[in-house]
Amino acid sequence: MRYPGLTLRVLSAKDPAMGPGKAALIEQIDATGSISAAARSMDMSYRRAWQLVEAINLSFKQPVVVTATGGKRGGGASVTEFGRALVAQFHAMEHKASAAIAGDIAQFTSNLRASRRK
Amino acid sequence: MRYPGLTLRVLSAKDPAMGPGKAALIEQIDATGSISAAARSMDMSYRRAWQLVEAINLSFKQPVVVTATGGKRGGGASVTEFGRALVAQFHAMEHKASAAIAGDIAQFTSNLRASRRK
DNA sequence: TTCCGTTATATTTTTATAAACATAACGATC
DNA sequence: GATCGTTATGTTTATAAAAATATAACGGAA
Repeated sequence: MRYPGLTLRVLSAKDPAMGPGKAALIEQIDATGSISAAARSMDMSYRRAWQLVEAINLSFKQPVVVTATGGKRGGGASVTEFGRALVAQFHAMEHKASAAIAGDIAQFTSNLRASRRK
Repeated sequence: MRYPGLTLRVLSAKDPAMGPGKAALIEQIDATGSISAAARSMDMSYRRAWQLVEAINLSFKQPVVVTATGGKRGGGASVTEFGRALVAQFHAMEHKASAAIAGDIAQFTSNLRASRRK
């Protein structure tokens, strides 16, 4: 949900269990089948991606990403059905919240100064 | 908008023009009549509060907080009508977004693990 | 003209976060 | 049992953010 110079963020906390970045990472893991491939595709270090996955799994009662080490392809990671539902719900919340305040956002944005010098 | 372990954040960006912290600061300035008193009441350094005020004023086309130096009481700060309307609209957006996703939040929260070890 | 509490700003120090680097373990396949 | 790409983890370095410290400027009022 991007507006000029603004992003709608639905959930936040000191260490949010879910957010745009984590949702995107989960989606990339689902698409690629591994944490490392997902990290590469997002220009993120493997270590950081792995730490995010660990934090995600610790946040929820059920696992979101399951991993395997070794084997023919070296191992891999996959997203659980619970994880897919979680990401879907997150996006649904983004859309609902965005729609609910679309009018306000438009007016708010009109009050923002155009120039944002570095 | 606080939920167990979560906060609803309506606007976000690399350096958001408005958010829960800035809104609270503006409200404290309005209540106390000075940046320094607001900072004290929020257990924040004056410097940080002043920097936030500067950032806020630079973000919008119209001033949100106006200041005066010197004088009997050393000076002070006040919130413009535009600033008050801005804060009110921010809270309105929080409420609208929160209401729109209340059901999702409840379900989402139920999936969170209770323990969040330090 | 001295005083006061405030605004305004520079400089340094500390702390927290992220990145970078390095390496071990895993296990199916050949 | 050697190989390979991955998961898993420790350690160090660099960067950024925050805090701490210090000080100048302001201008009514006494």
